[in-house]
Amino acid sequence: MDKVVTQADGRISRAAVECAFCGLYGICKLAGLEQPEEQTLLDYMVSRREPIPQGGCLFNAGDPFQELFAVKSGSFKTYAVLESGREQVIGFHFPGELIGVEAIAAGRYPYTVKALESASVCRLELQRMALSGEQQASFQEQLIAAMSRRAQQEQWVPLLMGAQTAEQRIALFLLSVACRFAVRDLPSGEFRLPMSRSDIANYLGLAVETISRMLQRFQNQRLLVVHGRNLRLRNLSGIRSLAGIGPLTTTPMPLAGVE
Amino acid sequence: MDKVVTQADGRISRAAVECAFCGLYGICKLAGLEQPEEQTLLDYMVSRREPIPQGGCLFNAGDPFQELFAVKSGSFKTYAVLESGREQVIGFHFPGELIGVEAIAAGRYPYTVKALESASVCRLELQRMALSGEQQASFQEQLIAAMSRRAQQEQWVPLLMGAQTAEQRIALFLLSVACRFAVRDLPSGEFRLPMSRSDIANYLGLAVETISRMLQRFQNQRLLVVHGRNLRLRNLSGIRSLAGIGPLTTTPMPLAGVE
DNA sequence: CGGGCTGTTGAATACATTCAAGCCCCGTGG
DNA sequence: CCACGGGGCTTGAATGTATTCAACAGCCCG
Repeated sequence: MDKVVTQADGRISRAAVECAFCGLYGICKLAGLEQPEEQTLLDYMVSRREPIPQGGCLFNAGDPFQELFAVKSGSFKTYAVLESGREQVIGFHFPGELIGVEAIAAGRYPYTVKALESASVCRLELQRMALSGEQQASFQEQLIAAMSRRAQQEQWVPLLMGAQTAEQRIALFLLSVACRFAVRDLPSGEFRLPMSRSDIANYLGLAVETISRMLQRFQNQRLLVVHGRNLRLRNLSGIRSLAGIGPLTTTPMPLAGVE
Repeated sequence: MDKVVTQADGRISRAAVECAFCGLYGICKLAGLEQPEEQTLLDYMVSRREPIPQGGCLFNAGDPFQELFAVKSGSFKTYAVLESGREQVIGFHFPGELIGVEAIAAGRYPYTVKALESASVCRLELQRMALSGEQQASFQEQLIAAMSRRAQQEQWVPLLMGAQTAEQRIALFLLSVACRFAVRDLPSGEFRLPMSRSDIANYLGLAVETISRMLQRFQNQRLLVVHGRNLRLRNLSGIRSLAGIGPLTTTPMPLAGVE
């Protein structure tokens, strides 16, 4: 079941989501499959963009909203540069996940999005929605569903915030990542954390050193195996216990079946 | 400009949002105003529910999704009961804000919502959307916009999580509340925190005592005035500086004009 | 009046951060 | 080819901060 591509040197390849598990799938399907001969809709609304190199920006804070993105492969971080000059990581984005929904109403992207590794995205130009005529309704319905799923996913965040110890917080973070991979049918037992320790620290409000120490501790407790940014979760229910959410399920997202 | 209703004993009355600043307004307007003589749509889709007493539940975790809510007056907290038995506060909901969007796609509410004070809500039965025929498109458009605004608002949360000290975190929390009030045209310089200290502590991942101590410290620094749950912000840019986001704007939500 | 709940305050402990040093990997340039 | 240097990551010891434990004040409600 695990689709991990472990290479000779033990490194894990960049993940890419299957279209069937992408946040935009319902929309792609509408545009492409429902009208087999008429590919125009797909071409208008959903298109692939040229790959983005590591460190490349999808857009910057303040840019006018033009399109919604879904990560096809690779990963991103979103961050804001605060007036104080501090850079605050807002979140990470993995294959299949939507980027930019916050900008639909506001008309501007409120943060900057940077590729953590070479990555590719599908994009959806909402402006062209009007062109789709009668399909508009089902199109919008799909978008609403996608945004709702995204909101559901975001529930990990307050859970993370509620953690009282660094141990809890990091355990929860790992679980949230694994869960997000699992939902998209990506390998969730063994994967690569594409972001630096300092990105994680910034995101979680901890010191970089604490991340190192805790991962080390987890490894000593046989809960997981760390090789740089590569991670293998060995004892999921153990990690869950540390995270303070008890061995299984009843959590925001279906943690059941992660392994 | 401040609509604070300060009563004889110094207590601040329960806030209620004007319809024009409600998250469901676009939808209400569509349903009620665009077809002046036909109120049926409004009746079908948007309706007021009987007031909910303090401590009353809007719905429980696991309940099947039936409707979307918007807070009309009062306030709510959402929380999950983890397998470990611990109760984790997920968030708070103030007048004008939407409740339940996470459940649209999943079909079940993933958390429990409890009234922090006697409160009232407007509800929207999404199932009846199909009845609206040609208005469906603009209806969905409004819903998409509402969900986008909500996503934008949620950006406070990662900011809160990124805070490294209790001082920062609490300052950010106060700002986020003030900002959410301001957006709905509710008094944001002087208001009542409807939740207990322990709810705040749980939400922020801090100890109850820390909340007390910090509020006290802020008061000593003349940044604000605390009277139990009533709060008056005296030096907004001071609080912002403590929060680590610099004196003004460029933050997730238009902090400009909070005062 | 007593009990429970919420909130505050004080002292000891535990925890995460900070500061400092060193390692590893990798790309650069001698 | 190897030396150098930088970034990312780890590890150790000292500091500082938040938690914990405990006690108490205020308030609502029975």
